[in-house]
Amino acid sequence: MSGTLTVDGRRRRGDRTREAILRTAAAIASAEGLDGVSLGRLAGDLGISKAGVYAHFESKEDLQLATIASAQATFAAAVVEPALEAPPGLARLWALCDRSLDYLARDVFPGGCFFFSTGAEFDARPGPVRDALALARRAWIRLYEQLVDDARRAGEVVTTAEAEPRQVAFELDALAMAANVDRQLLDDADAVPRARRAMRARLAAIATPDTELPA
Amino acid sequence: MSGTLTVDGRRRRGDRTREAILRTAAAIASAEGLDGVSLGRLAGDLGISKAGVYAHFESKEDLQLATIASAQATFAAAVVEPALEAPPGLARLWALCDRSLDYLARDVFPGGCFFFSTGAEFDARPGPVRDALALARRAWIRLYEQLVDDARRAGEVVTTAEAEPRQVAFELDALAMAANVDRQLLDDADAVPRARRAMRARLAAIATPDTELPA
DNA sequence: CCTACCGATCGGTAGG
DNA sequence: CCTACCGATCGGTAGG
Repeated sequence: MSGTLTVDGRRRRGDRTREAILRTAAAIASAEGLDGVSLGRLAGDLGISKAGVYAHFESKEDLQLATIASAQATFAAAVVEPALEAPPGLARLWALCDRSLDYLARDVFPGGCFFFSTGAEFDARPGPVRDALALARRAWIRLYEQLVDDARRAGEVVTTAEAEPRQVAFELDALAMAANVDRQLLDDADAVPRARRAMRARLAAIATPDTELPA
Repeated sequence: MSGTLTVDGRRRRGDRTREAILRTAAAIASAEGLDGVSLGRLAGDLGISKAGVYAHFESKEDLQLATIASAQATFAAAVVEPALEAPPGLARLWALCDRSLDYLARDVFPGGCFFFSTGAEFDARPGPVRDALALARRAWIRLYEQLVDDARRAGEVVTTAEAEPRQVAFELDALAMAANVDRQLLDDADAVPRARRAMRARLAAIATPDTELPA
């Protein structure tokens, strides 16, 4: 029994270290890109050795893919899961917009949106890292589309061409990305409010006459 | 006189080499970032030695700043200058939107918009490179604002809050950035048409009743 | 046999 | 523009 406890204790400690590595890696990547996440940099930030970092991963690419998965979990907990607690329909669609802007304003990642920074970094580099980032983006856009479609079925969003789910998803996401750019590159504190205003106007324009936009 | 000719000949040859280096550097940076522009990489692509590249610049940072200036000239020739040939007012504002999307669709830079890629790369790294990229972005947004303001003064755009120049500039630019992301990361050929549709809808919404949107 | 590291060093390449 | 290099740091691995 004491042997089992020791093994479990070691495994738990190892998992905690791995999670700490991935949180640090995602934070660095948001500011300096996944290329900025070197074993030496991680080791320095975490106060352990390079080998101590590397022992948790099979390769640099494995570390990069695990960092993306960790950032997806962080994003889901900060944005997607809270938004899905809102009542279905236009309220839930607005909640997703609102949470995505809060995620930027709260600096969940120190360098802005992890997926924006790393997507821009890898969008022209074929390989598993780019594939994982493309998959994450498609899932994000698809979630937006789904919520628009749900709101249409619920009769809270019009069924005109300008309210087509793919088009609305594209435009709402575009506004959040521009907020990220202006906030990060221009240090513009008005960027997030500006995006919020535009999102609310877009939702108001596609809401059916008897549907009120939540605060 | 032959001495002068020789010097001039050398200078001209040197300038051509320098321009070729900067065009290549901007192309690489659009796809792999400015960090991907190493002296060895440039030398290999151009068929010269690393020292032959470095001879044209005082430092790596000097090369990066010269690459940004070169990309600005390319962007001005591809987007800004042609747009400014359109008649003032809403037509010129639309021309700027249209040219910015054409610039993406034509792959003027092989890795998508140079300023998007490098802006995302440097937005969290203080220094002269970030400052130059922030200045370029502010000038771009200001040009959009100016054209919206001109169209308002000409009576072709309403003066409501939703047509406020800074807000309109933010939204039109956001759509072009999202088109760049979906085109580059998702290989989505519909991204540019989708942005064009949204831009036209936005302009139609702020145009005064008697103003027609150019084709 | 296992894990979670350490200090040191491998072959290569970066900017200069 | 060339060859010939430097200090450092890269991803990755050795024995303890």
